[in-house]
Amino acid sequence: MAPKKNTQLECPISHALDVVGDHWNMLIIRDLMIFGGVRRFDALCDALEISRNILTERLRKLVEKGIIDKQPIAEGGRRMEYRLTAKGWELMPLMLLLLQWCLEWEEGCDIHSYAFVDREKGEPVSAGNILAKDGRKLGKGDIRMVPLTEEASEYLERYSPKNAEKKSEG
Amino acid sequence: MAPKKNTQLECPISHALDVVGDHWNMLIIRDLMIFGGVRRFDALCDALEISRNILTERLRKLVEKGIIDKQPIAEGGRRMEYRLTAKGWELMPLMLLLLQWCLEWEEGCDIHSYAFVDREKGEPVSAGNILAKDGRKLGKGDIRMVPLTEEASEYLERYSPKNAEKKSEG
DNA sequence: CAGTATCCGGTGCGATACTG
DNA sequence: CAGTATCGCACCGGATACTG
Repeated sequence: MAPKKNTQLECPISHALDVVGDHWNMLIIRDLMIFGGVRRFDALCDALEISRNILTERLRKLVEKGIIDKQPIAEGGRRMEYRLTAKGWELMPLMLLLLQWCLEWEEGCDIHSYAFVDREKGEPVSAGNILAKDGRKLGKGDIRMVPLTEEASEYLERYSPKNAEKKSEG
Repeated sequence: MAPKKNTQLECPISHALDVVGDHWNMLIIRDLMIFGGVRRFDALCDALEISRNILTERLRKLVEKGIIDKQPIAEGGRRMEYRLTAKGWELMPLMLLLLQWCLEWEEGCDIHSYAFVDREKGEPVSAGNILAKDGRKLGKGDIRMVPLTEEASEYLERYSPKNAEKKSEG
């Protein structure tokens, strides 16, 4: 059975996971993005070694979500191709981030099959930078999370370990 | 059946998806990260509405991968808690990115249950910035992908639409 | 509280065959 | 080439009961 997908707390991250939290979705987007070329049904089928029915379903949903577009290659032709939309392209920092994180932290994952470079200088780019409004680069410690709704506050309150510890210590 | 998980092309992104490409993993990490508090088994169970056996398995794998740590709360106690490791914390930019992407692009997802702000000034932070070596902020057009291995070049070659189009036009 | 054990239903996925 | 249709099974995930 599919996971429930709605947590107690309704939050954007859990929504984003409808796309990102799926292996095949991400691989399709990867090939549409980083190899910029794998845009045909059979090519994707071949490259990803994914079953045709599964690919069909994934593509349909991605189109539905506005992440990719499906169009005939030639005007009025029946040969189709898939391309990322603007919304889809906005996932590029995410891909870079995954790449970077994996290379940095996953042992035995020093797979340098490709890289992203600054077009102008040919030097590698860096993703995952968190910036303040004024452009300052921020570290983990410079960031604070704030609950904005009643619901979120309650969530924090209810599951905070402080409460549990107080109770057990009291 | 689980997806095959190894594509024709061995690449770090597909490795990262072992963690990121799973709904439950990400929600667990989310609660460990953004609410900083949901660190107990039963609390996670409750907050995420996840089955106990599923949670057990996910936690075990995340520990195995070095993303979270499991320790007794008190020295020698039997009450356990889970915390992100340094490697796990490095996924914070990813979470911010998901949040930001969803708010910006997913219609009907204007759920502002919480936010991340610059601790110093209280202003919202921005994720997804791609920087050049010298600190210049780069746009999509400023970035180029380069294949580094024979395998990647072949992949590009084989599935490039140019080839297909040449053939069909020739 | 922190799991483990068991059971069972639904479905994701791969494989294959077929269509225009 | 770009799918659709079908089939079968492994396995995921939810529910529940049990343990120390």
